[in-house]
Amino acid sequence: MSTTGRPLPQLLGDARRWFEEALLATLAEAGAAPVSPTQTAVFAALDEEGTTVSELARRMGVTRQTAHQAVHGLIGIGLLEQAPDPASARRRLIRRTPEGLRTHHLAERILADLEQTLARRLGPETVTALRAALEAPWGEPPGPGGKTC
Amino acid sequence: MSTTGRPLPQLLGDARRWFEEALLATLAEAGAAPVSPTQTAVFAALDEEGTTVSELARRMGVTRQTAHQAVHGLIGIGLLEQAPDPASARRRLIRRTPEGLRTHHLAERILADLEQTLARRLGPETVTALRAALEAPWGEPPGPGGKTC
DNA sequence: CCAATGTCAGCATAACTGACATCA
DNA sequence: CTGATGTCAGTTGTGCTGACATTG
Repeated sequence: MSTTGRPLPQLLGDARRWFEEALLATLAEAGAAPVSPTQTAVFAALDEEGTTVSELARRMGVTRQTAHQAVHGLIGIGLLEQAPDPASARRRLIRRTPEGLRTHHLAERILADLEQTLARRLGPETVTALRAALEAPWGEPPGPGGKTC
Repeated sequence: MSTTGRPLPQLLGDARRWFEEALLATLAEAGAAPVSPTQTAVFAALDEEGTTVSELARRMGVTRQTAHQAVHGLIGIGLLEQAPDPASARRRLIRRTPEGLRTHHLAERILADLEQTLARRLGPETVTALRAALEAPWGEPPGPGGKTC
């Protein structure tokens, strides 16, 4: 009973694309500025108080330069803004503009809708189980050490 | 009871990265030539009889040119080979070389191991539920039509 | 002639590394 | 001075569109 049906990474990628596609399409149809997947990740990494680019990069798991570029693009289309940090002159806090906040909330609503749509199609318990499995602590990916042998 | 904990696309992406990271690390440690995620997708789209590049592209959901490029790279490192199609001179069948076949089987084994590792960590039923949820027919991603309303 | 296939070339995007200025 | 931050530049990889030859 090998556990292999289709490779799990592929299934996970397809599922992610299902969400991304619907999110971007709905977002575009709502008149929001087109956002790249990376910029979506930026929004997911933001918080209410404002964050530095370096901190965003750490949360996103990319380099500062990459985060900087994505943030700069979002500033260019008016969804984010920079504000000086009162506590330190060398830091600049990244915050959402009012429009950025609206877009963010819209995106969250769309995602919640998608999840409910999925629940209708597959059954609520299936989606709940999916969430549970994905949110569980998977631990470190087994490196070259833990082997098949 | 909004269904939102963390955005599902992000969770799915993290899960996929967990697998990809471990797969590539183990593969690299086993001495296999470094393969890109796209090339992994090529292997997943292959079959035993041999396939044309165009057919691979359709299965992967990318353009012929992209598939061609990925295949060409794999040919260059000796994992794939081209063979003329006896049925049609303009088609060229893409097949795995013996080494490609070994690498493919190795990758499958690693993925199966990863899934079992996950089953040990999260419980078999969790992984089974994950698979079931991902393999279920999700249907079309709701486009701009199916809305919040 | 038309359609499908394989291929080559150029372009856009996104991530990275490298380098540098600023400030605690 | 050292370290962290923000920024600018260049480079690489990946996927795309465009174009063309070949073949059924």
